[in-house]
Amino acid sequence: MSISLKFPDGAERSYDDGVTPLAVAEGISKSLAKKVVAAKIDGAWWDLTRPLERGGKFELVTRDSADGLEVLRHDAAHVLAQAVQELFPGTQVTFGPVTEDGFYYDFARDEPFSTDDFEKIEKRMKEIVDADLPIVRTVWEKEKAIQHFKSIGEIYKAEIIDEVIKPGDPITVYSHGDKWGDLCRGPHLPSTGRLGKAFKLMKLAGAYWRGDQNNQQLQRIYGTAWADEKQLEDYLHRLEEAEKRDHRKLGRQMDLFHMQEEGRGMVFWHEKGLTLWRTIEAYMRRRLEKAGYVEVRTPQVLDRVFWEKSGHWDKYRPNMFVCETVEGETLSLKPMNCPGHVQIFKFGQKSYRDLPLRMAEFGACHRYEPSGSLHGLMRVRAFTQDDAHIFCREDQIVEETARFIELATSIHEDFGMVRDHIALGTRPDVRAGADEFWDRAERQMLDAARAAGVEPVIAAGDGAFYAPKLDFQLKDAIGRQWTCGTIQLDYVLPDRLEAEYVGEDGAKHRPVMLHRAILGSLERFIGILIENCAGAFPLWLSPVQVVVATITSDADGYANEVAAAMRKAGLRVELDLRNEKVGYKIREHSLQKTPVIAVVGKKEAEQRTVALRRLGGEAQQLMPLDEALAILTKEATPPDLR
RNA sequence: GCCGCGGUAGCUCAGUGGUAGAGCGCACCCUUGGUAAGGGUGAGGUCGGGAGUUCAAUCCUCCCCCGCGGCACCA
Repeated sequence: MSISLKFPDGAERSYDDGVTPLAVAEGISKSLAKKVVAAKIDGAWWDLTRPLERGGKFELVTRDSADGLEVLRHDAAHVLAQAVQELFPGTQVTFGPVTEDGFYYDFARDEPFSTDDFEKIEKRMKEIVDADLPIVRTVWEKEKAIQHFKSIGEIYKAEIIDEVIKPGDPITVYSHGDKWGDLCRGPHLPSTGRLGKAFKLMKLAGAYWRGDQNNQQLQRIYGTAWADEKQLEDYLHRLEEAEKRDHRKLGRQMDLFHMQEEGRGMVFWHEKGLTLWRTIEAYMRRRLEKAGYVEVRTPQVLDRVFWEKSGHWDKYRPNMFVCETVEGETLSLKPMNCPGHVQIFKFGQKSYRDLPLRMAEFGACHRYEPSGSLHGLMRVRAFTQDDAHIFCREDQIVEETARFIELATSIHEDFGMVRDHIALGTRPDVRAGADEFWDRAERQMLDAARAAGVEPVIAAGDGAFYAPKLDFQLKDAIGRQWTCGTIQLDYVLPDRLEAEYVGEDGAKHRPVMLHRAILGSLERFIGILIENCAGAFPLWLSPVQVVVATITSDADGYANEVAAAMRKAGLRVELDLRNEKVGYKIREHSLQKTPVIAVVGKKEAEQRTVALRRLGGEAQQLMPLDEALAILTKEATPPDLR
């Protein structure tokens, strides 16, 4: 018998039945056989040493491909598990998948691991690689497998097989020589030697068994693994680079803000940080006004009774900052702006002619977030949302949503953020409302996205419990994704708080509410902006736009004139008259990420010119002061005013 | 909230069972220098907080607080 394999380049060749992918690779070239880690037959994974059972579309997966890396990392996880079990007898294995940059493995062990153990574990892993143990795949029957894992004390594995694998489905176990084996779907390398040594253990963390807080806490060891040493080094270098853009670090270095322990999750905005904030806020106000929004402001603290009516007291209480007065009232800081906006909507009568009513607020909210979730500006307890609620009729939902998508897209672009995709969060398992409602609501969101020329990616089950939503996924300069901007449909709150408008028919109707934000929170968005540009803000956003630096004190008088002229032209300017060398001043302001340094010395003073030096460049642009003013003010104009 | 790691000068970090150091920054002095660090001098610390062991604790033990990395959470 022979089988026919169809290769990606279109070639088709026949082989003897039972040939292994490794043998096929060897038949093609020696170097290919060296690089190959697994195969795919009609898209399904196949181990290199497992005899092929049928022909079809055939692909050899090499270690430097994305698929190949996945195989390597999976093997790295197994080698890690073997090393750990050999070094720490009594440790149980649970689950060890591949991640974006590497892998992890969750272990159950009474004593804690320490990062000090990493060296020892890595050493043993390398010994296992050197031993080049053959990796053997065996197929088990469910009951037998459960018994086997129970008998060797691996209760977690037994539980997975028992609960996750359907009766009759084959169970595969991969063994490293006769020393070690693990339940696994595969595929795996033919032997441990093929893994190579471009791996490193990275960090240690707690994790819950099957991701559930009520379950036992396991110890997770994270690692990274690559096709070769060079790739590993590049990766470690990328991590260092990412660390340099950490907004917490830059925030301190650039004197933008700070946080301290008496106010966990709360931000002290310094002058420069607040300048950034105000620039963004002013820009947003202009954009919202042009887009037909009205701006309001609602109380910071409201009576418990109010939150009971809105439903928050019931559902959101653990996250609310609640306080009591000497007179015995119970109040709460607002965790959200929506109920407040409904009050403004309800004040007086609304007609269908008032709809859609787009009500915006830079709403300062407080939420008691779990201590372990706090993270710089990204996750805080006091934050300001660029919030708005659009009150409209049901037949206006699609148009309003489409308009919002266009507005948000344009704003994100103005901030230099690139969109990856828009996600449509559909009905979650636990939800309010009948299926017909969800069918309609999801349809409306989808239609709206398409009306705005966007095909959303479906995020099944990610909707709010009362309605579907669209989330904007942005991608920053180093490829990380952030959710900025969301629009959620809400039929529940208007009903609960009895919002009404008078329709064309003279009868009272319930409006629909669209909750929406474009930046999310100002705090978080500023954090993202900082990391996106590594602190080097575009001129219009930069807290300090120009530093006028003198060469010698001869130029002090002229430097003052230059700075004054720039300020008059609306630029944010600092003056550096210190008795230091220019080189020193250049270095210091460059490290502060000042976009433009205007150097003035005797020559400039005589000619009434300035020498501009841009951040990141070494060239000097010598030009008359008037010309510099014209160029810089033009460049510093916010994008919506250009 | 849970697990692991950490907390020493304004910042970044070294260090020791006998109460402490560097670089940068800061102050003062000298230097007026043409595009990424000119030189000198000096000030600055409850070694996160509390308790314990010890003749003696920044160091060892325990508790707490905070930070960092994950997990869980994030209508």
